[in-house]
Amino acid sequence: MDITRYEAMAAKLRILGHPVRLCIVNGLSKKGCHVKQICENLGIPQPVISLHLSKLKAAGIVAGERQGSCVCYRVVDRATMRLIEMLPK
Amino acid sequence: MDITRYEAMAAKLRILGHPVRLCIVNGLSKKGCHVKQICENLGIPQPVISLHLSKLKAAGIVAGERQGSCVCYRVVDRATMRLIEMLPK
DNA sequence: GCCGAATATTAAAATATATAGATTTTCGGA
DNA sequence: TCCGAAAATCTATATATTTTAATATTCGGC
Repeated sequence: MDITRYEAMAAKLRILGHPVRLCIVNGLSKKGCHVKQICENLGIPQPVISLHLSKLKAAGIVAGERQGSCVCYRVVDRATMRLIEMLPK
Repeated sequence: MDITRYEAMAAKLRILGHPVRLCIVNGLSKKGCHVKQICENLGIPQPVISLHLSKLKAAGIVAGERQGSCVCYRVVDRATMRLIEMLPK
């Protein structure tokens, strides 16, 4: 059995396997959101949120679009969307 | 927004976010399997497999049943089963 | 009760990840 | 062009996780 076939999916699950990131992704799956607003919603400092967003982006889970002085993030990964829909309400 | 609500799910995703564990769970989702056979299938030393199995068990994802001198493991978590079904073939 | 096979546990070292704080970059408006 | 808001990056430190190897436990058969 070829374990390397599971690397990519495992990496994605590991990125989602952090409460703050999971919460961010869950929020973004409903609608796009600015970084500042995410920080305020969660009560977490901006550099911490930006770091999590950069990891989510590197994993191809979210993407950010600049809108003037703000950046709007949203979920761009289909598989992640389906996974989020499975979450208990 | 309450981040602690995401702790449990994140922990489960993190446990699945390891290529060896994901591979083990994928195999076990098809049918139960003895530890020795898992080791041979993957070409990974037994203590390593046992450690991964113990984490999966602690997370409530798999359970082991003793059958004579062997232990047969299988997936017992519904949500994980559904997640595995989403994996690319 | 003893032996060997199957499984589990432990300890130590290496690696990866998270957190907190300071700094930097990017952009819009005065 | 200069300033302030928004976001990204960097650095150092703390914490978790993984790996490897050795050791311990459990069970069936002699």
